[in-house]
Amino acid sequence: MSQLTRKDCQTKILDAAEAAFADGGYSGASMRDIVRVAGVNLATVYYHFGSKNGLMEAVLKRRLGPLRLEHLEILREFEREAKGAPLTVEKILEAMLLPPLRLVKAPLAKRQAVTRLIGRIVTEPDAQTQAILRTQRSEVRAAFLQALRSSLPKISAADLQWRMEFVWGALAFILCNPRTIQLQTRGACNPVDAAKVLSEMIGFFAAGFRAPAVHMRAATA
Amino acid sequence: MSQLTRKDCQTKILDAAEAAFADGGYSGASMRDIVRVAGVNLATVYYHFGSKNGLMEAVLKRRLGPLRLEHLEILREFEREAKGAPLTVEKILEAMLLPPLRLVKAPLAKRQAVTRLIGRIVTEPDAQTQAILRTQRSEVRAAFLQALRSSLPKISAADLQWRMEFVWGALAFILCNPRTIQLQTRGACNPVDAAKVLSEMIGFFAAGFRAPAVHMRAATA
DNA sequence: GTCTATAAGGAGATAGAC
DNA sequence: GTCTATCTCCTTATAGAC
Repeated sequence: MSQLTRKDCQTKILDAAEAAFADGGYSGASMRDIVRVAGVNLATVYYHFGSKNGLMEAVLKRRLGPLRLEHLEILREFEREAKGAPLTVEKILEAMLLPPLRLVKAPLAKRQAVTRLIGRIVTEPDAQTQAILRTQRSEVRAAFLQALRSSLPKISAADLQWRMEFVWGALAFILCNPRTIQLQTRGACNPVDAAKVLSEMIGFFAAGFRAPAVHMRAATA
Repeated sequence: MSQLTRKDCQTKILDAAEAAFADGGYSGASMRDIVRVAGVNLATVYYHFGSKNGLMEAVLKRRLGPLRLEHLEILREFEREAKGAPLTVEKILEAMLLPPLRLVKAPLAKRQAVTRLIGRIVTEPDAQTQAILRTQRSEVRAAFLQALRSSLPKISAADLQWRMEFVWGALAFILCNPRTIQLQTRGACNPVDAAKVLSEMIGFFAAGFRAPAVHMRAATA
């Protein structure tokens, strides 16, 4: 490994770890599998990341950090274009969906790992993983909630939050096991076709968001 | 354990295994943790279930079997009530959501395990787990797809399948980490309130299903 | 059918040479 | 910074007494 720079070495480890965590979850991935794929020595990982937990944290932050920035950036950009007018639900949905769906276009080898990792970690009940996820995502959630409130002032904040959860949930599900969805629908749905997923989701969920709220009480939360 | 019947003993093991698999996934659960919670000897599990894989299979089938029957039964019942007329999308959604949401009402201790297990296994990419899931669920998917086609003849089968995936995905997400959702929404959304989840989801997704399809081509799949 | 004891190997992590 | 070797513990699974 002496011909690799420090950063290259870390990248190789993170790539291998990402794939391993996506495949087997935290417990299912072993450090020895990871170093074999990365082509580095076991002790190197501990030198760079301290522990398996530290490695998991680095893997998550490498993806969630940029994703968070992209989400905030695309929302700001759409709001600039709208010149002070509230965004349409379609635009808000596009801003929610585009950054994660862009990951689907990553080079073939890494594509599945990235998207499946995201789909998988939302279901990991491990306290530390959930804490990372919460801190990395809460700002994004708040920004989108605010955009939705401006766009749909008649719907209560609680209802909007429910509906936003449904969108994140459906998205995670689609990203997580694309192959299973393809098999179960006998090829009718191909989650790797990002443009198709985008248009299907926007059409479907925009109508949902516009549905009258279940009860119109003003929300406090 | 000699004072327990064979079935009671298996039930205790399955309950403990269900909770362990829900918490840590397949790899994260250890046989030793499971027998400690179940209060049985390690060898007993191997006697009854053969292997860790066999135990996982038994855990899944104990829940997915009845769930499958309930889904098919409630759909048939609604169709009987409709006397040959196509079901409304609201009724179809109710039939999709009620059986899983009924699990939320299970005794407190088991509640979280059951629902989180279901949320979790859909993201386990392990081939065997996915195979069990597919065979257990394909019949249910087909039945609901047919009901949707009758109800919404103008929407292509491919679009209906996409939309059905969105519903299953959102449901799995809600069931999987209720606590995280409660924290992230600062208490605005409480996934344990099954009646609330039901009305929110029906209102939201019924409008989505009725949205005009992205393109109206006749579907072959 | 249920137990004890143990096999056989994999796990995370580290010490210390270079 | 990178390697080898190893420590210690835990894993699934089974053999065999009772």
